[in-house]
Amino acid sequence: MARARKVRRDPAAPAKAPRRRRDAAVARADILDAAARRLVLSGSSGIRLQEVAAEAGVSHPTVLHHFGSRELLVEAVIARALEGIHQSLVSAIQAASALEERHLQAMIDAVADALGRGGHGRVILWLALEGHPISAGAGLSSVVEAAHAVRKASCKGAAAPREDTARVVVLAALTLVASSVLGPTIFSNVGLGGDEAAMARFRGWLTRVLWTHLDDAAPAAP
Amino acid sequence: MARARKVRRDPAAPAKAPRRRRDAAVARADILDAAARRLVLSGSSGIRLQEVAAEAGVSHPTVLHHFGSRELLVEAVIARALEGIHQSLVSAIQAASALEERHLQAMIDAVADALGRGGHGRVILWLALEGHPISAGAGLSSVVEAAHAVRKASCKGAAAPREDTARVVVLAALTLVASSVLGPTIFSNVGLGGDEAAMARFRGWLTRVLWTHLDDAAPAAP
DNA sequence: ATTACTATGGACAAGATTGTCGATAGCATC
DNA sequence: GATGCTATCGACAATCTTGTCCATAGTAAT
Repeated sequence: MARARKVRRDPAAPAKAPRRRRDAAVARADILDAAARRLVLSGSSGIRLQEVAAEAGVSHPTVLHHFGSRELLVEAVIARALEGIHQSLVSAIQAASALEERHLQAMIDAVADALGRGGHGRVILWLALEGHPISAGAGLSSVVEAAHAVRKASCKGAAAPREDTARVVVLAALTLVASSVLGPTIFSNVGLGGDEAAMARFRGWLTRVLWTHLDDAAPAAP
Repeated sequence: MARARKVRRDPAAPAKAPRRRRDAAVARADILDAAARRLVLSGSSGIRLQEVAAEAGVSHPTVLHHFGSRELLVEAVIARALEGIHQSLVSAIQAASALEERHLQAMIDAVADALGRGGHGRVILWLALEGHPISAGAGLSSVVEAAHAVRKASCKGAAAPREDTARVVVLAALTLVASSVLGPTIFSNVGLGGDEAAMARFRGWLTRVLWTHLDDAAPAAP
């Protein structure tokens, strides 16, 4: 009975790569990096252990060893991605402190870049579509507070209600997130050209529209 | 050899439901309906033959019989969904012919409703994220043309370049599509309330912003 | 009734995917 | 060098998913 399995190395084996042993933390980070790329590309439901493992340079049981299950890996990579998105957006926004048009322009460009680079916009939409709660959006509330405080202290529609500022922020957020995913398609579709320059011009135009509104904002009808 | 398999009915079988035979066109439609629901919910990559078959009330070989392969089923359901989205948006837009603010308001509300009902906004974003070409957006070009023609004929920024009108349309499109998916999340996040009434108020605000811009549109700096 | 056509589903096959188990290999410490 | 810890991986198992094959069951025409 059964001691048949002999795991001795086959001498004709094709030159096994020597087993590389990382520190556990490093291995986890490498695996999370690979999983994050899959998250951007295919969403959380598109994460496959085999692919993640291959991209991280390990075997798939190693991934399970470090994360316990696919589900826990997905949770971990989503949590890290949301944290990264939050950091990225905060630093992109807080670079513009004063309320001048060029600062608004810089902020919008920085946010658009943050959403584009690293596929943060894609991740936000993947997660929203897949039904995951998106806690990173909580940062928007602080953005609204900061923007409204500066607005009241300045002469730019100081009488406008907080709701108006919130809506300006929401409009910018929705536009930039959507633009990061279907910007090129839509832009080239209406004859604006789908390249980065066209999107930059659109952001400049958006900045002027929002800036003008911040000026005008007389508390109009409901 | 091998004629062993005898498919004779087991007399103890649990009350087989009588086999129901649809017309081929009806069966295809039923299956496409089920697949379309899966498309809205999980995207094209989330379509499973078993689930679609069960939801359509057939077995999965029947689905393959009518569509040949999963890939062809996915192509068919995407094509039908894009066609439906196109029709839905066209009828929502062409209801507003003249250029008055209440017409713009009605148009924006109708488009938002079309994107929300039936999950058209979700489908657009699923397909964009999954990398499928979205031909339905081609309708935007005609929207731009129509809007710009009306604009030139009226007194609303008649001197504005076509680019400006195109950007207004793009801004509305991006905002409404994004709003259909992550509207509730974002709105409640900034304290505007995530219910339908809040989103309706936002659309009213958006209408005024766009309308004001259409007035102001002096051809400003780049 | 008989025949022809085809929509339908049960059983099976092949591959993909997640998860388990045990052996091995790298590294630190003694 | 010997020992202990554990990161790593090969092999296997269980389940899911797609696709094939074929017998069966409706339906219409003869």
